[in-house]
Amino acid sequence: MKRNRIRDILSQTQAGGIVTVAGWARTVRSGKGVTFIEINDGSCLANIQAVAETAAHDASLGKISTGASLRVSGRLVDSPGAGQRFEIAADEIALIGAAPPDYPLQKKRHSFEFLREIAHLRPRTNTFGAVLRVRSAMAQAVHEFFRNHGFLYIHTPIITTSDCEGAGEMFSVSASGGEAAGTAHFFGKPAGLTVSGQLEAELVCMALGDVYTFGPTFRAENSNTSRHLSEFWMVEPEMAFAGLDEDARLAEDFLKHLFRAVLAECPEDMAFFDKWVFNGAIERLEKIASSGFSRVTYTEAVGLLEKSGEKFEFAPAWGADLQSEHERYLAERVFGGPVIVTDYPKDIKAFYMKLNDDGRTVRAMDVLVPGVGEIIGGSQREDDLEKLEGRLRSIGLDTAPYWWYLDTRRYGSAPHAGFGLGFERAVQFVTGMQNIRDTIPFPRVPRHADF
RNA sequence: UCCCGGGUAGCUCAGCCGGCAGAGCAGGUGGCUGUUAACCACCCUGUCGGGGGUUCGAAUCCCUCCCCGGGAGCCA
Repeated sequence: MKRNRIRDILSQTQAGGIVTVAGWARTVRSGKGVTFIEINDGSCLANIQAVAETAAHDASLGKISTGASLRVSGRLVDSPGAGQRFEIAADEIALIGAAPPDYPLQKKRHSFEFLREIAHLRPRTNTFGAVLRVRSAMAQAVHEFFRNHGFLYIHTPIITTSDCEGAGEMFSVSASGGEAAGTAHFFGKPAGLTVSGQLEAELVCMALGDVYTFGPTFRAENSNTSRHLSEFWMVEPEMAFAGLDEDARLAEDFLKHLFRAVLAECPEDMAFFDKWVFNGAIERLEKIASSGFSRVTYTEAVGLLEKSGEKFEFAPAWGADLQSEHERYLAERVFGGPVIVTDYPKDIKAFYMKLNDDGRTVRAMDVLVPGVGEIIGGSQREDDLEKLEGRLRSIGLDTAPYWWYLDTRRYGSAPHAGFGLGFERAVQFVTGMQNIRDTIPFPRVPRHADF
């Protein structure tokens, strides 16, 4: 079906010509003489208004209600009414799919909680259309950034038999039908869905230099919060011959690139979020895109928290993990923007992180942003075989299952570093959406995997 | 998983110190109008989350389970 996208029509400099649009009616206002139909086709936030002389059309015009799909052809003219620049003087209106009166989406505002229950229809709302357009722009920008920086895009496994990644509880994978159903383990040993592509990315990094993954990630944690999903998308770059400083710089440049890309490509959607979802969303992104991220070491951060005079539920103490309230205080009150906290005590971080010379901290970093908290976690990796084996043993892990991982330290080891970005958390930060479940079309969280 | 707050019409919510279940919006009908969250009039809409208990009587009080939201933990 030949059609003109509303986005293209509205970007024209002047009226004129015959256009055909196809989309869904957002609202219909009908009178004796004329009927106004606002159509949205998802190509942009704005609707286009079609005006029909009621008498000139058949009975199907009366069946066009909110939610119906239709096609309209007519002249694109300057609108005499306020509120829109162009409109379509409809010559032909074809109802394609009627929406009966029980169509759940009303013209007025719905709660996000309700929309989550009808996630199959919520892409048809202003907010979710905008979220999905921004999300798409950000995903494209991820690839654009790494391509521009010479990183190779690699695909790491979704199914894994290494339960040793330590990043969280795994979902198990087994055969449920066919001749394999009866076997104890389809893959010969227990298998699960990946909780991180990092370990495999490190392997390829030790050959191709600079690589990244961008794929689905699964955590079987019983987390019920506004910033956790059971299935989420993670971006994980890994750089060879690089340390924590380069890692932090990459993280900062990367985030700024994403923010600039959204500002440039989705100004209309961002204006919508700024007005209806989070006041100041645009200014916040512009400010961050043009200024440096703050940097502190963990030790300095704990010091800042201790002398802040702030009453925390949990008193900050060196050696303890930063609580959510501490992270929020740092990003929102102390630095008023993104802050990179580095060099955490080794006992509260993963085994693979590079030990500092002080013997008690590791080359780790967390990027904290206002409102969301931790958006990136990364580190320089331990590239010394003996130290890595020592770390594994000291936390009571057997080194044998890690033979392939340790081999990269055994043969031609090199310093390398990387991080993981929670893609939905980035979408959350950009749009100001409060709940991460509203940043992905069909969220998977404990008790919910519908649609 | 823990701590709070909730669950009443299709949606958003009021009613909650026990006494006839309500409003706005949506929907239907009619009217009116180059309208724009259109407007006006009328009409329709209920397992008051489920179960149990107290009571002459429970949406309202008690117990319990389920579900939702916010916060915490885990993390990205």
